[in-house]
Amino acid sequence: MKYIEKLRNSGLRPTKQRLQICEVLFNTDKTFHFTINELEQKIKKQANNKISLATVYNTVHAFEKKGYLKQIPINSSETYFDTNVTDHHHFYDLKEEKLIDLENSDVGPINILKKINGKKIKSVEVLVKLED
Amino acid sequence: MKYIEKLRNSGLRPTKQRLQICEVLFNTDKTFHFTINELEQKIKKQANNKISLATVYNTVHAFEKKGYLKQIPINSSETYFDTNVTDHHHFYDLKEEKLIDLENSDVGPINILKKINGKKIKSVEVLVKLED
DNA sequence: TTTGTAGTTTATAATGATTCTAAAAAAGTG
DNA sequence: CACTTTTTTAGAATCATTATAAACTACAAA
Ligand SMILES: [Mn+2]
Ligand SMILES: [Mn+2]
Ligand SMILES: [Zn+2]
Ligand SMILES: [Zn+2]
Repeated sequence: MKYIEKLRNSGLRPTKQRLQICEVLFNTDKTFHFTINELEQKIKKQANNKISLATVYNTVHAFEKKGYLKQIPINSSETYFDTNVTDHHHFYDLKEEKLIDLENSDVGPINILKKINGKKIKSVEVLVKLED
Repeated sequence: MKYIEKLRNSGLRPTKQRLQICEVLFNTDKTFHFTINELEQKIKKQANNKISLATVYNTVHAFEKKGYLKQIPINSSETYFDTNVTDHHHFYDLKEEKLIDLENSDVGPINILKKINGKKIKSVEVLVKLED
């Protein structure tokens, strides 16, 4: 298994559940944007066994803390996560409730001129809302 | 009262509660970023009577629907609203959990090059996260 | 004014995503 | 194997938000 090392190196034991979630999340080139419930659905399909909801939450939070996932700020009833942990921009399709990555070249450099005393910029992200 | 007309024109009856919330929200030049609970606190201070939590929710949602308030996408346990309903950008101070408006001139024009078939851009907003 | 009606407020209950709990299971160590 | 630590899990708890339904209010027609 290719994720065993990754987990071990992060101080996470490579359990059956975590490896299975790794497969769902990371075994693709494409960025995966998801809610906890969407992830749960995908796990159910991709395997016969089911992982308890608490474990899905635990794992997603553990992966987020280790830097393998990030939360995307969207006003939705559910929290969105992203397998692309780089600083990047999004389309948000309001009807489909789906996120789509934007390349930095699709947006161009953003130069924040205003400064706040004693504060550093941690991230700069653009959210482009789409309607029909 | 200066808000009676505004409410009537929107098809909202100018009730005591709504007028009081208008005073708190709009009786200032400054943009006001708030959560429902922060608004409730401010109402309590600014007047003797208290408005029920359900009415605060109802009113904020009514004002949002009429275009007097907008929701700001932030991953927080509470939803943030903004009296500045124009398309604009924000600092988000992660420690203080406070939003700060950015002028468009502080960010510069953003040109989204990517297009999605059949979708129109509704808004383009930048969120700049600040840390110490 | 009085009366009728639709709109509004309110306390309270319900909902639903997320977090907590604590016991059982699994992993790591030697 | 024996032992410790971590993880999983079902279910309970939490908490922001929404729904409910009864009382109240704005408003205008009679
Ligand atoms: Mn969804
Ligand atoms: Mn706050
Ligand atoms: Zn993304
Ligand atoms: Zn603002």
